Amino acid sequence: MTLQAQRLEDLVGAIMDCCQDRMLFQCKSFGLPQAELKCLMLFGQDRYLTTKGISQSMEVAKSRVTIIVDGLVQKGLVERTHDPKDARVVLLSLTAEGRRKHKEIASFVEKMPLRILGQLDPQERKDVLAALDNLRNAMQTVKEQMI
Amino acid sequence: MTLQAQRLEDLVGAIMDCCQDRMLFQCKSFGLPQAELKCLMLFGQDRYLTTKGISQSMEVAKSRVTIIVDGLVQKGLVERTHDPKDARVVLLSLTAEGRRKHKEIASFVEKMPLRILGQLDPQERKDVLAALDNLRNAMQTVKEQMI
DNA sequence: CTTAAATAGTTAATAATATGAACGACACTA
DNA sequence: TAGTGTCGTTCATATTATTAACTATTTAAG
Repeated sequence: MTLQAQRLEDLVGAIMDCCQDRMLFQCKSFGLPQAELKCLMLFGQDRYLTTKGISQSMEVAKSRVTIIVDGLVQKGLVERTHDPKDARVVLLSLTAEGRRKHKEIASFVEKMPLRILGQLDPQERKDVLAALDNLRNAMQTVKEQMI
Repeated sequence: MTLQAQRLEDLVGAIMDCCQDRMLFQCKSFGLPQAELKCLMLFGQDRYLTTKGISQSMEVAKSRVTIIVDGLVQKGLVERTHDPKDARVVLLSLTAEGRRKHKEIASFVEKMPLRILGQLDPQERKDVLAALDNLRNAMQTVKEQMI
C-alpha cells in the first residue's frame, strides 16, 4: 500500500499544480491579482455584497477584504455606497466595467471544467466523478480525525 | 455535461481545500512557515543541498531561498558551510536538531496518504488511482492547449 | 596569462497575501 | 440614555515571492 500512497501523493500534487497554474494564467490574462479576481467573481446573483459577507465567503479577515476591495475600486470595477438602512454598512456593487469583466472571466472559467471533461469519454467521466467523491470523503474524514 | 462540470469543480475544490488545511495543520504542529517546512523536507537522501538546487526544486527565485534558509539557520535546523571545491558555493546541511525535526515531520507526512487510502477498500483504491490518472492527464492536456 | 563571460549567492526594493488589535461610527437593548 | 455589540477601516506585522543590482569566484577565449 506504500506504493499506492506515493502514487496518490504524486497524482494529487500534479492536479493541485494544474489548478494553481490555471489560476495564475487567469490572473495574468485578466490583469488582476488572485485575491481580487476571486473577490470579483463573488458578485454573481447578489447585486450587493458587504465586507463582512465577502470576508466569510473568502474565509479571510475583514481587514483583508478592505484592501482587496480598495484594489477593485481603484481599477474601476467595484463601487462603494452607503446602506440607507444601516449607516455602518458599506454596500459593494459592480460598476458597468466590473460587470463586463465579470462576464468575460465567467465565460473563461466555465469553459475549463468542460474542456477537461471533454478529454474523457462518457464512462470515464462518471468513473472520475465517482472516484473523486470517494476521495473527497476519505480526505475529509481523515481531516476531521486530524484535529 | 454542465452539471458534471459543476460537480468536478466542487470536488476538485474540496480536495484542494483538504490539502491546504493539511499543510496549515502541519505548519502549526511543527512551528514552521510553509516555505521553511517544504525546504526542510527536501533534505532527504542528499547530505548537502545548495541555494540553486533548492531554488530549482521549489521553483522559486534564489533570493527567496536565501531568506527561507536564513529562517532555518536561525531556528538551528540548518547549517551553512563552504564548498572546499568551489568558493562560490554554500553547502547547506541539517544540524542534529534539523535531522530530528525532519524525521518527526516525515513520519507524519508519510502517514497521511496511508490514512486516506485506509478509508477505502482495495477495489476503491485502485479505482481512485486510475481515475486520478485519467483526470491528471486530461488536466495537463487542457493546460498545454491553454498556453 | 590575462581578460571577459558565466555562475553562486546575497541584499534591497517592491508587491501580494494575510492576520489581529485598536478605533470610530453607528445600532440596539435594558 | 448608558452600555454593549456590530461594521468597516487603519496600522503594525508576518509570510510569500520577484526582479535588479552587486560581490566574489570560476571558467573559457584569445
